[in-house]
Amino acid sequence: MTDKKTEILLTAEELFAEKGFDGTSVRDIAQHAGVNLAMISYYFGSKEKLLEALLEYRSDYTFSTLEELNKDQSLNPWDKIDRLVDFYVEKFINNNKVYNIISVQSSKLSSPEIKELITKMKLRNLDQIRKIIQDGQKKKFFRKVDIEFTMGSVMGTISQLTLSKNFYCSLMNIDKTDEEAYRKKVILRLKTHLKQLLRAHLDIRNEA
Amino acid sequence: MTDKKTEILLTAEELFAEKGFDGTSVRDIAQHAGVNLAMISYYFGSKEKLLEALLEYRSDYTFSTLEELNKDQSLNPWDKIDRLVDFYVEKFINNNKVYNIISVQSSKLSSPEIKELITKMKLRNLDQIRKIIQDGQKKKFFRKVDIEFTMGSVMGTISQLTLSKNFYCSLMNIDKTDEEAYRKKVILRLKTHLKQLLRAHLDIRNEA
DNA sequence: AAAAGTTAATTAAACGTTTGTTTAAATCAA
DNA sequence: TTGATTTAAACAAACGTTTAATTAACTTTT
Repeated sequence: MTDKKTEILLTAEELFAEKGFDGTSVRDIAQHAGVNLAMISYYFGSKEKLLEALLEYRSDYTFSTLEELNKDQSLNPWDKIDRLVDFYVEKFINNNKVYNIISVQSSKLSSPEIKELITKMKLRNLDQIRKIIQDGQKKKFFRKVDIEFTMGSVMGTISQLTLSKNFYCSLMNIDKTDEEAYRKKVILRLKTHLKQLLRAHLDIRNEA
Repeated sequence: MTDKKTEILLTAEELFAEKGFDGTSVRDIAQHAGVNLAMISYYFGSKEKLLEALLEYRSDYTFSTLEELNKDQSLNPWDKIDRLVDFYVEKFINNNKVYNIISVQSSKLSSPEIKELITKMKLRNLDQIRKIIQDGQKKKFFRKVDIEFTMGSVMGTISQLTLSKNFYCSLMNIDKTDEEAYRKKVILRLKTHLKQLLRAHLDIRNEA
């Protein structure tokens, strides 16, 4: 892909995640990416097509990571859960802000095509996660749980944290402008919490 | 409050929750509320002030509900957790769509005043929840957990469900347009999942 | 009680910006 | 010379907000 095209994509990702799809203008994107306004239409056709391209650009990596994790025979189910948490927390908080767009802003988008695209991506990824948990159940590590909603809890917890940055900064006495301090503190605490949560939730010894 | 003023507030709540703050125009609101466009500026001053008024209009009820739940001596800690789940699930899914705005869209808003207002509301509510959990810990029902992030998981799970309606409809084979079927199915399943999740997570017998 | 006066509510129209997108000319590379 | 980039300018449409005129609801005065 062209350098400029990629530059536009990454800038758009940044701005969409920060200010929302509607809250970001194509002029904003063009200016921050250092390209002419018309280049966006030239490359992508429209603002919505730009978002669509962004989603596709990011979707492949997640799926292949989950697929590999699923296939890995050297890890036991608990290890896989830990890896899963690490992966999603880091992706959400550090980079790939597109997750924010996918999990949060999709319902606000008008285009049915994009909604469909996101739904398909999610279903594809959930399939991999479902296999991981079902494998743990078969091996008698995990108890019977609502797999889909359990993943909803994981994703929900993380996006909650990324979305309510203001709130959690007040809570943890972190300077709102110190992005780095926030990340370090939140990532650690979030991983710890989620692993503790899932350990209790999934453990077969807690079977009702 | 005037009938029309309330009508505008409720319409705005509906539309903000559905299409986002930026995605909703004042003309939209005026039309759906059946009032003249200028009435919004006349009553509230601006679109942002309208949102501010909406938040204040909704914030009191939640707090007093939590406060009462906290004080209630007839319920044991587990009962209170169940009530908490019921309360939040129903509020999120059924009415009070403003929760969606608060928990999800606050980071996208430009106005620092509104961000501050939301943070204060959240802190105030969390205080009540913290007391409930700490009480359960003191009475040796609950183990030591990350209280703030545990609440993040509860809120996150619920908002995940309300936001990714498209996705979960595909998942549960529900007609996307059948709002009532979605609510019924989701509310029940969500309550069950969250209670199961919290029961394992909080139980002192699962202390590491 | 009727009329006059006063404030509040409501309206249609217009304001100046900003929006996403397109155009047609200019520049670049091969 | 040809085809792909890049540009500044312009487009119509939608945006939040304001204006000035009109109607409705009350108060006060006669």
